[in-house]
Amino acid sequence: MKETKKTDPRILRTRQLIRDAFVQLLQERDIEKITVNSIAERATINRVTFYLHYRDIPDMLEKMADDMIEEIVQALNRSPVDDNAQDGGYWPKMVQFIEHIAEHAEFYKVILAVKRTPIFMERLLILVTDMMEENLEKEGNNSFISKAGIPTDIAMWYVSSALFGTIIGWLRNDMPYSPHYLAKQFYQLLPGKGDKG
Amino acid sequence: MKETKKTDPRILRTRQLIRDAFVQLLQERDIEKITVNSIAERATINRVTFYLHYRDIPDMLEKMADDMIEEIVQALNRSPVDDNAQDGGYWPKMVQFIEHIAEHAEFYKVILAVKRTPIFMERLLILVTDMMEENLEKEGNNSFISKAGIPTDIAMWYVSSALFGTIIGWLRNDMPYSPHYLAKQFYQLLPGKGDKG
DNA sequence: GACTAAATTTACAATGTGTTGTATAGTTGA
DNA sequence: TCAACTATACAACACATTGTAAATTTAGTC
Repeated sequence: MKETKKTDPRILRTRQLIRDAFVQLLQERDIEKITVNSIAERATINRVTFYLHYRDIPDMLEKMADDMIEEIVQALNRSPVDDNAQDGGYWPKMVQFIEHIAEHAEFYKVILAVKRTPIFMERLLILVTDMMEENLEKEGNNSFISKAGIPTDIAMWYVSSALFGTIIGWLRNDMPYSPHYLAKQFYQLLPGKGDKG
Repeated sequence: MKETKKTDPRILRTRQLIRDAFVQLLQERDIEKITVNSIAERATINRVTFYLHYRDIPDMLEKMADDMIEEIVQALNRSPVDDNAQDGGYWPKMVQFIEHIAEHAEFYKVILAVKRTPIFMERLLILVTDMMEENLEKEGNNSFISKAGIPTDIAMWYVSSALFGTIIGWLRNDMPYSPHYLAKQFYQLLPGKGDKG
């Protein structure tokens, strides 16, 4: 996945055309109705060209999901802010994450909110779970979850899906709050954060 | 949807066969790979018989989702327990809901956890949101969310997806906790429930 | 400017889809 | 009881999509 080296611009161009075409089509119809034919047509490439890049549509979705995760990881590693400074009731990595989503809102809205596309949902939930797990470990035995004796697995199912679902709801409603504000509200809703504020 | 009257038993039989076949197939392969052919074969009915009940596979999913919601609503209305008695940190309707899912675990596990089937996810999230909304309204201005000044929409995205995701995680791990216990833990994790216990 | 990789064009076999026409079993009412 | 109607089941066909295989043109790299 190290595409830092010079890739043939024709390949990048074609992949971008396919990706844009896919996002467009997914806004218009359900994913089962998206054919290789329609993608090629919309992307103004030959249908055979599609097969030069992807085995079939499921393969395309998988590779696009790989790219998506890769891009998020890069965005989170860019300008590594102090992740311990939980100023004002939220943490910087969270804001960065939500900001990245906001920057690619059209893409994320259609794959997560308008049409729940399983592969993307799956991959993103794993990433979000890792994020929340990392945060919980940092709190250690001082966390509310620890003190309340709630099984860690239950707590993880809870907080990661809460974050994921909050972002989806926010996207579905065309992001009526700033990433910063959303992160702050989310932080306050977290278990045990009630009295601390 | 009032199927209380006598429906031709052959229809019920055929629908049940189709439903079972679908669940089986979804355990084995991705939904895009499930054809009308394969369903008919597995259900030991003629392929055309399928079309007498459903227009195509998307239509089948939609109708199955309708049935699912209908069945949950019926289960929740059966033996109307006192919904105000929030004894021990959870509410009865929640337990009933989780118990219903446990009773049909094979079905729910495959459509929600093993394969995230959008139509079912969508419909169930709406139902779960209604449940949580009803509960929040009951708390009124005394709720933590009210007092903390968190926008209601954000709070709803948060709590409903938290419940939904918790149940999915629980199903995915083959229900390692009792419905009653899970409901209790979930209740404790809710915003502002930290100090009350 | 020559070499090479990418994209296009055309063609074709295979599969899944959904329709049409028809047969059989079950239900209803005179 | 019988005839008409309805519901269920079956066989065969037309159609679109898929996946792949050539040969050719286009564009980027060195």
